[in-house]
Amino acid sequence: MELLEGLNPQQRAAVEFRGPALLIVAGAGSGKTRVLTHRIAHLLANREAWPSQILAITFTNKAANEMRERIRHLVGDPEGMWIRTFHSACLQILRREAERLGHNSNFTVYDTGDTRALLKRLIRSGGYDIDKLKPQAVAAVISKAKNELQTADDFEGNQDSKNPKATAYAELFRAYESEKSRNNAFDFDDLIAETVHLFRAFPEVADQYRRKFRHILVDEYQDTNHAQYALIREFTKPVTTPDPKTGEMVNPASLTVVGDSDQSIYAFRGADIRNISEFGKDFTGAETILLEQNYRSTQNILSAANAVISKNFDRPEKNLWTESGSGEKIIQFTAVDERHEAGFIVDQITEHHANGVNYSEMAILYRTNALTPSIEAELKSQRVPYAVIGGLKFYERKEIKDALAYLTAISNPRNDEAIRRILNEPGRGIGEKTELKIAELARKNNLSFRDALANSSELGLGPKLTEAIKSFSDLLDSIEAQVETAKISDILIEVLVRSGYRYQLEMSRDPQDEARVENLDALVGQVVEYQLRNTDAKLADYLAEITLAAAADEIDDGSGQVSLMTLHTAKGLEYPVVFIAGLEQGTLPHMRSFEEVGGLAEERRLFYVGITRAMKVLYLTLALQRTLFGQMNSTMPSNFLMDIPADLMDQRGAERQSNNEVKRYQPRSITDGPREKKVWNNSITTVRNNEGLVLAVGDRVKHDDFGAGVVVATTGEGARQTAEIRFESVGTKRLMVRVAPIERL
DNA sequence: TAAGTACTGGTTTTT
DNA sequence: CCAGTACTTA
Repeated sequence: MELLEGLNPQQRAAVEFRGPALLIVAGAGSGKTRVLTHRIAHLLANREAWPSQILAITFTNKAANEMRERIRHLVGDPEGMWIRTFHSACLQILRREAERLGHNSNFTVYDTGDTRALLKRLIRSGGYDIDKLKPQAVAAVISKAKNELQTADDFEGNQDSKNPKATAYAELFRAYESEKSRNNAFDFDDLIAETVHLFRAFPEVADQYRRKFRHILVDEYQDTNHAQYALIREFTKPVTTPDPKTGEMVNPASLTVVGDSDQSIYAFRGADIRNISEFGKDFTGAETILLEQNYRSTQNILSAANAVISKNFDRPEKNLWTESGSGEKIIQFTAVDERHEAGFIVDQITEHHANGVNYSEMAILYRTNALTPSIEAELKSQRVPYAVIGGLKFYERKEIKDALAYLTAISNPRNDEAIRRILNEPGRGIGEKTELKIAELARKNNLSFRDALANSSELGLGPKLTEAIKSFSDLLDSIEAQVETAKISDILIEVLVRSGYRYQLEMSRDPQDEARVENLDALVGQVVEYQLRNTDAKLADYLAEITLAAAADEIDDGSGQVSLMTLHTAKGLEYPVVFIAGLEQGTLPHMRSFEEVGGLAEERRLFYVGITRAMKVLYLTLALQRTLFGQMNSTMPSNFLMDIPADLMDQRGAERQSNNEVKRYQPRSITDGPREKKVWNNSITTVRNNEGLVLAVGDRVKHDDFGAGVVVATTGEGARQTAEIRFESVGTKRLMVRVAPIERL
């Protein structure tokens, strides 16, 4: 059978496996997409499943589109098959079932900005000190709780009621939930968590989907969080009731997951590596198949990747190998500063291009978006076509958010947040005071802000103001009336023209506003295009799609541009020529990771992901001085570089003088400028503060670098306690309990 | 209410 | 460095 041709024995086994649960441990570049697509095609070709009985979950829309394309190529268009991200699959389910959760199907999906804005308002109105309770921090706490499937009630129950901060979080969580509900909105985390809650509260709804989806396939399983795990569990549980038509009880769906714990890089988003490591225990009858042959990279690149990742303890042994030759050496370039680094990168790109490498076959990767500007500037000045993927998004610009807020307000009139955003945009003379009066009217009469607007004549405001509010309200009314019939693009154009938003920008003398008008026109263009692709999409569908768009979705392989992106965004992609920039202590590994438990291990995985994106040529660059946030800093080369055997590398660039260690270690005091600025020097490693941790003989601990160990002796007390710990990997070490990067197991 | 100025603090990764 | 904000003034 031709679907099995050209596959190696492990890949073939993964395609042919039939059973309740299968874990495919797929090393980087081992052909997992190939296996997934062939497995699906195999099921379809053998008539074991209809397309509509398959649910395939991918990490990005781009990956979903690619998968669909490849299946189409193998067995024709799989119409009716769900190939989606977790979020978009849940979105579709919730749209259909929204009524059961007190929403209607036009609900809005809040992005992180919306969440933060709402929390900010709640923190203020709740009488909290905004300097002490930061919206971002509160959002992080709430998000974490939701990823653990906690409701506001559960969360409150888990807090110490005497701790004022904890009770503040609980109160804000509750207020946020109720406000969001009134606004007919869900946030990112809700999409998953609410679907799980829905399935648990309404087994008959869950059963519908359990009957429908006979085969569930999940890609990038190592990056699933608890809520996503619970969702998969719900899908694969036995049905609770017989089929209403046939009276049959169908078997649970079969589950296939693909992942690689070495590529788990989303712990900060709640990803739980145990989901993959415990898979065999979680799903009875589960089989595991390892894919270790790599088809992407040269041996040199793989050896470097293996060397780096092998420094992580606690990982299942796995070794990637390839039949392709050793290839070119990895080029390490040490630059004097970031301009020098950027200059080198762009020179090399130009050279490769002259040798026939297409620009779109090259990518520049980095840990943080802050590294973009220097590289971007150099690419611009050398006229190399490039695209920055992710980062400051088009949709985050003010004029775009305003335009989208108009659409949101029209699509979902219950969304107070959107309406308040555009209330005085363009300026209508309706300021903060008036806004508060209207909000108060809404609160008193239990109305939405939108309805309060319509009743605002009761407020006894001046004639000018009353008229301004009425005309705004009428504008929304009249456009809303067309929402069911008109095209999305026409609604957008009408909004921009009739609100006077576009006119205001056209008339402005601020040169920035010219660019804003262009951006709005670009938005209109995008909407027209969207409408062509999705002829019967509603306004709410469009709005949700753009909020759920991933950075990687922006990549256009045929664009002939060099791609710039973070290491996170690069996951799942491959390029013949890859540059990883900023290989310095504090940047990669990032300084924040020094304080987090397991932080270094995750940084190492991130570096591993970066290395394994490269097919033929890999560059690792660093700058001995880097200006970040207006501060020039001396840097140290990343410790990760030392993990790569020297014979794999070709070292180039600025010579390191034997005495410059001294120079680099010196912290510089900055006294010029209006105030003293904090100087951070990358060479100072932050220590962990294990306040309250007391170890006893026999305790098992885990050290960030040494791995698992057991306490064999302790001396001293409190902050001064030291412990002798016998590690499996490095023998016995004596450590200060308070500051060592350890945690008790 | 709007616009202009002075100051503050933050600086990871993202669906 | 930059964005967001608090405060001042027309």
